[in-house]
Amino acid sequence: MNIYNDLESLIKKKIKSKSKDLGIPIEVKSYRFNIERSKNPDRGDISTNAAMVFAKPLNIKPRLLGEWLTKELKCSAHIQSAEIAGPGFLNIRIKNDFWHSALKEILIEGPEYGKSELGIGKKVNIEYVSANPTGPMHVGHGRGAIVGDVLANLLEKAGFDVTREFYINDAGKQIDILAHSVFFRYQQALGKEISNIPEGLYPGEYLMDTGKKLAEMYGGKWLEVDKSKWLPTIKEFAVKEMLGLIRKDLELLGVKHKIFTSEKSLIDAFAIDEVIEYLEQQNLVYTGLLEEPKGKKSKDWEKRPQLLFRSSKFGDECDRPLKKSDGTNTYFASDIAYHRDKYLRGFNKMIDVWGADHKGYVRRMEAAVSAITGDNGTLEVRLCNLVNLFEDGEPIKMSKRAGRFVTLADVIDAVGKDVVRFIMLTRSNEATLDFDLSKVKEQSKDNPVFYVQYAHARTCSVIRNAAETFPYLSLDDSRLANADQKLIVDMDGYELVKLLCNWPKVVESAALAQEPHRIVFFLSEIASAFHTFWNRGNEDESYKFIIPSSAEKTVARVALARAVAIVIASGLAIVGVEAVEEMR
RNA sequence: GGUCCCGUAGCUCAGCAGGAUAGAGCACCAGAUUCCUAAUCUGGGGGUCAGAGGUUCGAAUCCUCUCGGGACCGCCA
Repeated sequence: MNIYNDLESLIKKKIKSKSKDLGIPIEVKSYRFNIERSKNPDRGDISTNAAMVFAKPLNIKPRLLGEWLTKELKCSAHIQSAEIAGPGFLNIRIKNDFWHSALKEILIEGPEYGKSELGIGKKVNIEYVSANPTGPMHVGHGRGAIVGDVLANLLEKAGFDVTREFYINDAGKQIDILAHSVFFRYQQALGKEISNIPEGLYPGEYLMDTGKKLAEMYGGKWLEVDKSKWLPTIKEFAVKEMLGLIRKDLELLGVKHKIFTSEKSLIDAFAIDEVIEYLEQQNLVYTGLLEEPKGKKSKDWEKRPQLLFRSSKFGDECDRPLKKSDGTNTYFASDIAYHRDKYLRGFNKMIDVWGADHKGYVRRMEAAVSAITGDNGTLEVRLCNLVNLFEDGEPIKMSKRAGRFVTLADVIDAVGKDVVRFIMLTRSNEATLDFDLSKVKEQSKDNPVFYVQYAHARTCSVIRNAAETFPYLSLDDSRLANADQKLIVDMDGYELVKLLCNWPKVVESAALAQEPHRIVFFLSEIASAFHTFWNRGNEDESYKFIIPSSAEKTVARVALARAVAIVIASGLAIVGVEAVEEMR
C-alpha cells in the first residue's frame, strides 16, 4: 500500500472522466503532477498540484477544476477532507482509519514494507568499483563501491532485477607497469641490492609480498631470461594477486559482485575486433585525423591518421579514437566491446558508477552505447566525487611518496564497516565529501550514524521494557498489528505514522533518481522524529511509550515504536548497515 | 581556446525531473532537564538562492549573458 500511488491513480481516473465529460480528450499519462507530503501540517496531510497541471489542457480555470476535484475526492473512503488553496493546490486530509491500517500493514509486512513494483520485470546491470587491479583500494574507490552497492540494493527494493558487475581492467599499459614493478620486487626478494625504485614503476610496498611469492614459486628461473619469457606469467600472477587484494577489501566493506568480467578475456575472444566490425557495418567508423585540442599546447603534437568512431553523430563534441596511431586498440574500444557484451547478455538498462575524474568520458560512452544497441539500450553514468579524510578537523594528507597512504582497509579498521558505508552516503554522490575519522567515533547526535542507530536501539529498548512491565503480554508483530491503534492518538502518534508512510515513496523516488543518499537523509529524519517523541515523554509522563497503568495503551504505543524500528531497519538494510538492538 | 559541473544562512550541505512563507545540521543567543538509555531537549535570531535579463499563472529549479570557483580536453585507464 502506497497512499501516494493510490491517490495518483484516483486523481488520474477522475481527470480522465472529466476530460470525457468536457469532450476534450487528453493523454493523462503524459502529464506529470506532484502528490507530496504537506510541508506545513496546517494544510493537511498531502497536497497536490493536479488541478493546476490539468487546467490548461482541459481549458478550464485551475480553481474551478480544483473545486470539482475536491468534491470528487471527498467521496473516497480514506479522505477526510479536501480543500482548495492558493492558486489551485489541493490540500487533502486522510482519515485516521487509514493511518490505523497503514500502521498495521507496516507490522505485518515487516522488512518487506517499502518494496515497490516500479522495476518489476526490468533487468538492470550495474557496474561499480572497477578499480585497476594494481593495488589495494583507496578511500575514493570505497565511495564508488558503496554508492554502487547501495544503488543496487535500492533498485532491488524497487523491484528491479539487478545484476552487480565488476570490470577487471587486466589489459593495457597499467598492467605492464604492474608486471615490471612486481618483477623488480621479485629480483629484490632474490637478494638483488636495491637503492631506489626505478622511475615509472609502482613504488608501493604491498608488491614486495607478491615478489616474494614469485621467488618462492620459481626461484631464480626468470632472472636471466628474456623479458618476453617472464612477462606473460608475471602479469597473470600479479593481476591475480592484486585482484585478491581488492576482493578482500570489498569483503571488508560487505560488497559482493555477481559477475567479474575480464578485459583481457574479451580481447582474447576477439570481442573488440567484432565490435569494430559491427560499427564498420553501421558506417560509424573511419580513418581520419583529429584536431589538436585548443589551448592545451603540447610540443610533440602531430596529426596522425587513426581509426575513429563517429561519436559526434550521437551528441559528442568530436569523434573519438578506437585505435592508437600505432594500430593498437584504445581503452575506449575495449570499453565499447564490454558494453556490447553486456547488451548481448540481455541488459538494455546499464548503469556505471565512475569516479568524477572520468566525467569527460561519459558522453562518448553514452554515444557508443546508443550505437552498439541500435538505440535499444541505455547507459546511465553516476559519478562519485572525491573523499577528503580528516582527523580532528585536520585534513589527512595522503601522499604515496611520503608513505602516508591511507587505504580503504585502514579506514574500515579505524571506524568499522557500517560507519564507512553510512558516511559515504551523507552527501549526494556528485558532491565532495569530508570524512572526519574522529567525529564518527563520537557517541553523540553530531554523529549521524550513531543518531540513527540509537533511534533503532531505543525502539528495541521500549519493547524490552514493555515486556518486563507486562510479562504476561505477547508483543510479537502479529499481536502488535492487532493493537487498538486509536490509543496512540493522545500522544500524537499519527504524526509518526504519517512520516513512516513516506517510506515507499522515498524508495521509489530515490530509485528513479538513482540517488541512494536520499535513503540516509530519510533515515535521519525518522530518527530525529522518533527522538523528539521520546523526549516528550520526559516532559510529560502521558507521552511515554510505556504506560504501566494501561496494558492496552502500552501495546498500541509499542506497536508504533516497532513500526519505526521496521522502517529504520529496512532503510539500514539498503545501506548495508546493521540495525543494532542495544548501544550500552 | 573548448566542453561540462558548481555558486543556497557565519560554516557544511539538502531542496524530490517549476509550485504555496526556501529547509536541516553545526555555530550563536535564551531557556529546560534526578531520565521508558539525557549518549540531551525546546525556542529564537540569521537568506536579494552569485548578478542581470528572459520563458509563465508561478523560477533556487528551465533559457541567455556576466562574474567567481573547479574538472576534463589525441596515441593513460
